[in-house]
Amino acid sequence: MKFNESMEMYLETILLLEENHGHAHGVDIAKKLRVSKPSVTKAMNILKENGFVNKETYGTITLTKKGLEYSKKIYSTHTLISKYLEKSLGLKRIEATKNACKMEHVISTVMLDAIKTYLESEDKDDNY
Amino acid sequence: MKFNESMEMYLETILLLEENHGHAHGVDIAKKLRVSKPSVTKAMNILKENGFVNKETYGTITLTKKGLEYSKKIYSTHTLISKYLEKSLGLKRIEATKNACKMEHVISTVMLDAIKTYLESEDKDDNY
DNA sequence: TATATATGTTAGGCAAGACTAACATATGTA
DNA sequence: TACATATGTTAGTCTTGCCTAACATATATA
Repeated sequence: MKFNESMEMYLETILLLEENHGHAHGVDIAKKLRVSKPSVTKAMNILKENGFVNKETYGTITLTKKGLEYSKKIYSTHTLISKYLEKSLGLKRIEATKNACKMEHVISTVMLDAIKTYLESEDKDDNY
Repeated sequence: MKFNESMEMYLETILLLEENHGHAHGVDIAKKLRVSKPSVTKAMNILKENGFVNKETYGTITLTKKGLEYSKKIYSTHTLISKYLEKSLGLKRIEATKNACKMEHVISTVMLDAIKTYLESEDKDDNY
């Protein structure tokens, strides 16, 4: 199961809301992503059908185990890319985040692995 | 005037075909981008309406000055990103190109400038 | 030059992902 | 507890970008 950018952004947003409040409200997702409430409803139904979120009609939204794994993976990718851009290009945090947010949906696993390696070796440098 | 990924890919493809054959045929664009002929026709009409290509009905396609500038800019971005990925992550050419092809449509101008700076300093290193 | 093949266009349709308007339900507070 | 407000859903629409089928034109060659 591989989602597109749109669904990945919904999942990532739910993850962040859960971490802050223990659960996600549709209206908060809508605000964060700057989409309408009906768009959130539709997306949540798709995520639910595919087993990524738990949700009753008119109820709050939580990630399933599967959904948690997936969204953590995306968020981890996001963080790694952001650090990579900061370190290799000297981008400011906000600029790195902005670009990472787009890149996280499109880069290959080979590139992601290379970023991990890059950051590990940079970490070593930091210890000198 | 800012195009989306789809139109940018059409423009980039036309540029490459023009460089190889002096002009682009719809059928070749379709093959390169793996889309149908009608999709190309539609895209070409949009590009023509916006002054990016010259084309008569049933005629061949060439870039206008505006179209040439735009597509060269995208292609240049593509090349810079690809080099950056090769140098900073050690990606192989084909892997770098694959990722650059996605990234070229989404990165910010600030990031692109940072890549240019990065590559310039790397060039200097090469001369030691 | 007549005809087969290659190329380009038109018409119509589909799916994704967004929207608004209207309606349904939940929640908090007087 | 009743009602106002907040939140969620349904229905219907729009745009983008793609598709296939059918048709139109151009090109090449017998």
